[in-house]
Amino acid sequence: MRVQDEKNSNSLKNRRPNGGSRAKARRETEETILTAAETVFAEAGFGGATMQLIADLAGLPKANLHYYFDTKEALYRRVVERIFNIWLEAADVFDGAAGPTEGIGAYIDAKMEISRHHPNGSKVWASEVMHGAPVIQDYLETTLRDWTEGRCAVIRRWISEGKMAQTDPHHLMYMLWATTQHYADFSHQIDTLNGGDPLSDAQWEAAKTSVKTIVLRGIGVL
Amino acid sequence: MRVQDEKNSNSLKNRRPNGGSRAKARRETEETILTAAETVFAEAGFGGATMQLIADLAGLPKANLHYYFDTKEALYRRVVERIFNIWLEAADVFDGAAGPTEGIGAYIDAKMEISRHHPNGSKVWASEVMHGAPVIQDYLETTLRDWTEGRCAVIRRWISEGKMAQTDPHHLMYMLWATTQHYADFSHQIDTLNGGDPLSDAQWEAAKTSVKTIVLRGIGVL
DNA sequence: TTTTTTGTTGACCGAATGGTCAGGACATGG
DNA sequence: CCATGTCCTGACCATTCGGTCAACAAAAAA
Repeated sequence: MRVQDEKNSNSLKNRRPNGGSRAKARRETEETILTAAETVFAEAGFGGATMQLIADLAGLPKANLHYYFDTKEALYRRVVERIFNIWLEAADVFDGAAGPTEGIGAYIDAKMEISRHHPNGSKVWASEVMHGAPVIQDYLETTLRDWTEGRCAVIRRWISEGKMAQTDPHHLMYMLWATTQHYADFSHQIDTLNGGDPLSDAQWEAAKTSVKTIVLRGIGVL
Repeated sequence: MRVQDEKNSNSLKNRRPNGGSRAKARRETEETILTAAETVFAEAGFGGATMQLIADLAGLPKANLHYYFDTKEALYRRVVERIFNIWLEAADVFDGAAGPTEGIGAYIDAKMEISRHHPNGSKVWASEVMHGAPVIQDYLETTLRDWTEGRCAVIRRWISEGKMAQTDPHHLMYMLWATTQHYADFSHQIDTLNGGDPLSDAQWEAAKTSVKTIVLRGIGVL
C-alpha cells in the first residue's frame, strides 16, 4: 500500500545504456533490482511487497526478476545482507580511536550519515529484526554478537582507563543504535513534526550535534 | 511467517465463559480479537498477517472476525489506535513535574515499562510509522504534533529557568522515544545479544538506570 | 410460545500473488 | 556465416487471501 505506480515512467532501468561486457551488464541489472527491492520492502514490508511492484519500479518485466533471483525470499535476503554490510562499515571509525570522545563521536556521525543516505536499508533491517529476524538470525548470533562484544570491550577499557564515566557498554550501544537509526526508521514521523518537510542540511547538522552532545556529556567526557 | 499454529490448542478465547450481558460478551470478544491481531500484526507486519492466522490465535472462525470488524484494515486501525492511547498515557508522568530530573526520569521509566509490557503494540506502531503512516497520518499531524509541541515548550521553560543545559527539545524527545522503544522494537536483537534469553528483572532495572543516567547527565542535571 | 434481534459458522468466490515455462532475441565464439 | 549459450518476456498456473453469504443457533423481546 503506497509505492506509486512506476509502470510507464521513471523506471530505474534504462534498457542497455552500456556497451560494456556481459558480466558488467549483469551486475548493473542486479543492482537495479536490489535498489528497487530495497525501496519496496522498506515501504511495504516483506509481506506487503510484491514482485510486480519491484519489477515496475525497476522497469523490468516480473519474469526477469526471477531470472536473476530465484525467489522473493532470496531477493529479500540479498537486500538485508547488503544493508548489514553497509551498516558494519561504520565500525571502522570506531576502531583505532584514542578515546570515547573521538571514537563514539565519529561513530555517531557515521551512523547518522547512513540514516540519512540509506533510510530504506535501515527500515528493511529494522523490519527484519522486529519480525524476529527469520532470515538473518545467524548473522545476529555470529557477526553482530562478535562485533558487539569487541566494541563493549573497548568501552570497558576506556572506563578502566578513566576516560569516561562508569557506564554499561551494552546499554550505551543500544542507545547509539536506537538514536541514530531512529532518524531513518521514523523519518516520516520526524518529517511530519517538522511541518511535513524533510530535515534540511542545517537540521541534520543540528541533529548530529544534539545527539553527540547529550551522549558524550552523558558518559562524562564533556 | 512465524506465529505458531493455534488452531486446536491454547486459543485466547474460551467459548462463553461468562454469564454476563450481551454487551459484555461483545466487548470481551472484541478484546480477544484485538489482542490476537496485535500479536500477529507485530510478528508478521500488516501485509504478512492473515485474517486466518488472527482467527486461529483468537480461537474463532475467520468469518466471525468479519462480523466484529468489517475489514482487515479496520481491525488494524483499531489495533494502532489502541496502542497510540496507551503510548500517550505516559505523558501524564511528564506533566506537573517540578523539573527535568523528575519529569524526564519518570517519563523514561514509564516508556520503558510500556516497552516491557506492550512490546507487540510498540512494534505495530513502529511498523506503521516506518511504512509512512498510511493509516494514522492524521494522528501524527494533530494529536502527536500538539503533544510534542506542548512538551517541547515545557523543556524550553526548564532551560530558560536554568534547570537543565541548553538542548534542542525535539532532538531530546526523539532520543527518548528512540531509546525507550528500542527495547520493545528490537527486543529480539537484544535477547540474542543477551545469550538468547529475555532480559531479567534486574537487567530491566539496569537498562532503566543506564538510560536515565546517560540522558539526565547528558542534559546537565546530574 | 412466538417473533425478532444478535451472534456464529462452513462453504464459497473473485482477485491477486509467487512462480513457471516455452519460445524468442541477442550477443559471443568459432 | 552458423552454432551456442545467455538473456528476456508474455502467457499461464496453482495457491492463497480478504471478504461474502445463506443457513443456523441462541438469546431477548413480545
